[in-house]
Formats: sequence, structure tokens, C-alpha cells
Amino acid sequence: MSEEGLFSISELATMFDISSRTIRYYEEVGMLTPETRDRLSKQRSYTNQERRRLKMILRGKKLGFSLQEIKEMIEMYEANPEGAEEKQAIIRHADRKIQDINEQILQLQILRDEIVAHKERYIQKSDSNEMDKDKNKNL
Amino acid sequence: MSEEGLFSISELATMFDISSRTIRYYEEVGMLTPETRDRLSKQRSYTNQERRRLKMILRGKKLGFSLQEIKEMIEMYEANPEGAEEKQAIIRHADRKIQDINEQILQLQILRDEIVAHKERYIQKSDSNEMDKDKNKNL
DNA sequence: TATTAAGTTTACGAAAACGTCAACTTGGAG
DNA sequence: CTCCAAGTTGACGTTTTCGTAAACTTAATA
Repeated sequence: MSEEGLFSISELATMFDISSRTIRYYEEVGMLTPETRDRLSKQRSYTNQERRRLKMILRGKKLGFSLQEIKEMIEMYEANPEGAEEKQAIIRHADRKIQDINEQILQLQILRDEIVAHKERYIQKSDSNEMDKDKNKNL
Repeated sequence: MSEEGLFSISELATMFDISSRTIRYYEEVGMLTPETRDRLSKQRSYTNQERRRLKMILRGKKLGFSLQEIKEMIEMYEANPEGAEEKQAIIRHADRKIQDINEQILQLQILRDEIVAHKERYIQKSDSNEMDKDKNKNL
């Protein structure tokens, strides 16, 4: 066990069920920088900070965002701006993201409701016996 | 103007702000079949049915689904099964999709709330004057 | 009718997001 | 010390989702 809170690349890989190659790729495109490279072994090791970053990346992917979008969101998250203008810019960026996500949630709700409706109509058309045994399961 | 409800490929393209190539590609992979090909001009024309299909495809894309996933959903939508088993299979498929979407909505809500929280903390840290002029804008 | 605009097929190209293979170094078990 | 698993850096391959160009046909407009 490493000294509490340091992970090897394969530890992270199995932990999140991805490949080491994927992790190196995220580094390659500048989304995951393991500052702690053993300078003689050249081996990467990751702190909890980077583990959380990876988690964010994978969640973003599951939600359908591109790596570029995720990168921007993370940068927004970890920004440490100077002037008030930069701060305002970041806040505006956050607002845009929030609006985007709200819109996305709305669209997903519409899609879900359509599928639910379709399913209901489908059950109606179905052999009218043995239904109503699993209704109101969704939402 | 075509006879009410028939669109050319470029009409659809400009209508949805995509390229004709994209539409042909969707046909190429079997997601959008303009049955109405003029057999001497070979030109594609699309009915409202296909316009709606294209709309579904594009909405799915905006939500981060792959074309393959969208294809499956559309097939589920337009399926016309025979036996009761097939019907049950489709209903189960719908249920899985609904669960997936619910999960996705949940994750998006969590992400949004995180961003909102981050923004709030950010505003606190910010120059403490001239704030509270646009709070409670989201949700 | 003579251009010109739009449509068609075929083919090659490209970016994103990795997979895979090679050739090499390193670190730990025996 | 030896040996194998694990890690490293390239480099090339692959799939998805179209873009772009060529070569040609059809439609529309002056």
C-alpha cells in the first residue's frame, strides 16, 4: 500500500474499470497531470486530487460530454483568477453551463416521457390481460 | 413548393442546419430511408415521417447518444412485433431506456447543483460588494 | 436553349478517443 | 542475481461521424 492517497496507474485503471492507455491519453491531452512522477523510475503516481479529476472526467463522458467540454468545465472548476473581470467571466461561463444542463435535463425528460407514453400505448395494444402488474414503475 | 409535406434533401438540411452529406450518411447507415426516390431523377424526397425521424436523431445527438443507440431507440419506437414475447422484450427494453434516462437526469442534476454551489462559493469569495444582484437565477 | 444551381455516387480525408503492438526499463519476489 | 509483472514511450491501427473533392446527371432560371 502506497503512503495513503497515492495510486499507481493500474490502480486507478482497475478502480474505474478503464485502461491505462486511457489514463495516459487523458494526460496526453492535458486533462490529468500526475505531477508526481518518480524522476528515476519515471512512473506515474496519482493523488486523491487527480483521482477526483478522473472521476469527473468519466462522469462527464457518461453524460455525453466531449473531452474538450469536460476539460473546459474542469478548468472552470479549478480556475483561480486575478481581476474582477476574470471572475465575472467565469461566473458567466458557469451560468451558461447551468443553462445548458437545464436544457439537457428538459430534453431528457421529454424523451423519457415520450418513451413512457409509447410504452403505455404499447401495453394498451398488447393482450389486454395480464397487464397492470408493473405500472407506475417509472418516475 | 412540393405537394405539401414533401421535402428535398437541402430543404431538410437548411431546416435543421445540417449538411446534405449528413442526411445521406444517416441513410447510408440505415437510419433514414426516403422510400420516395424518384426513379428517373434519383432524387431523394422526404415525408413528414422522415422529417420527424431526423428530428429524433438530432435530438438524440444533442443529448450525447451515439447514432447506434439512437438507431436502437428508433427501432424500438417503430417496431411492430408479432408474438407476446417480442412485445414483452420491447417493453423491457423501454424500461431499461427509461431507467438509463432517469439515471442520466439525476447525474445531470447533481452536476448542475455542484456547478451552482461552486458559483455561489465563488461569488462569496468575490469582491463582496455588488453581488446579490443576480442570485437565484438558476432552478 | 444555355447556364447555373442542386443532386447523385464514389472515394479519400479527418478529428476524437482510444486499442494494440513493439522495444525497452524498472521494481519486487524468490 | 534472475525473472516476470508492471510501467514507459512511440507508432500505427480502428471506429465513429461526417467533410470534401471529383465526375456526372438533373432541375431551375434567365
